[in-house]
Amino acid sequence: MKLTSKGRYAVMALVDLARFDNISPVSLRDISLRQGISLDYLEQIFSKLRKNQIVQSVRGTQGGYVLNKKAKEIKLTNIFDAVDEKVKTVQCKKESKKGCNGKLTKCVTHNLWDDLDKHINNFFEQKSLEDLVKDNSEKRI
Amino acid sequence: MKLTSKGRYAVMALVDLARFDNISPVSLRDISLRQGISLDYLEQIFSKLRKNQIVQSVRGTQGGYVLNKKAKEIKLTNIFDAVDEKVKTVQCKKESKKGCNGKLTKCVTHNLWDDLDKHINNFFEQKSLEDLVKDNSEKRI
DNA sequence: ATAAACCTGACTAAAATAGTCAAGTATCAT
DNA sequence: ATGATACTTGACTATTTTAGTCAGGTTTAT
Repeated sequence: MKLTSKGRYAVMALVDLARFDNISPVSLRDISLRQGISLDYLEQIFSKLRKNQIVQSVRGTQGGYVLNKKAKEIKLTNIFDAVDEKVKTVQCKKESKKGCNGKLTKCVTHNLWDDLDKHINNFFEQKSLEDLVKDNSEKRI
Repeated sequence: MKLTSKGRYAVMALVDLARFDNISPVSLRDISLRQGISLDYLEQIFSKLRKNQIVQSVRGTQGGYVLNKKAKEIKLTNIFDAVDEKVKTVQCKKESKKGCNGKLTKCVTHNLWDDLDKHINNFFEQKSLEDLVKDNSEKRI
């Protein structure tokens, strides 16, 4: 099990954005430089974040992105959902009455993955962007 | 983020084993048939489980595998560790004092992944093989 | 007008995954 | 003893996912 860079970058970029977007829109170029993430890749990520109403874009010179909601209202769940960073556990065909892998019974671990899903998503639902920004600024000297 | 088949299969196979190994060693062939997992793949998985002292092998005719500890004492953590199903979150170079991606400061989300690690591992440490076997037999008719 | 910055889609190298395949070795039942 | 069963090991491979790159736009402040 692993977290991919896409999810990690999305969070890093949004924390960056949350810090600076009250002054003026933040350009991806700036985020790219500060966070060390490829500009082209950031564009892909922000395209998804925008489609999911997490950020708003401001076009033209001096343009960039701003958060679409308050940092407090953006949970990690929302971010991960937006960039398709999902907790995939059970690959069983849920549609089929026969259950997992065409077997007659549910695979013995079916419920386990459901529980795990809940457990992880619970964590993601607790944490907001604001929490992360605070965590980070506290540790600054 | 996802759970791979290897971890899923390992758990499925061990639950199967826990059910039947008090009668006699369980052959991989039987597990393969009951759980619908390729025999060759099971062999890879059990090789790792054996090296990590989770199961014992019994060679020869009527041979197979038995659990090396009581089902209660085998936690999911142990199983996932054995088959290299790890929760990978931070890919930052921990050795370097410079921290994540060669930046001067820790990447803003560094602590987040640490927390997530703990949260998930906490779940895995709670659940034992016995829990899974019980869960499953209760739901049988 | 022109440069900054967003926007889109197609493409690709590298890594991970989910196996397969081949060639053993050990041991029990007869 | 000998054959069948079942464990053991290591190499190989097709597919998928990841983590980007690349090329071409469009919008708008100045």
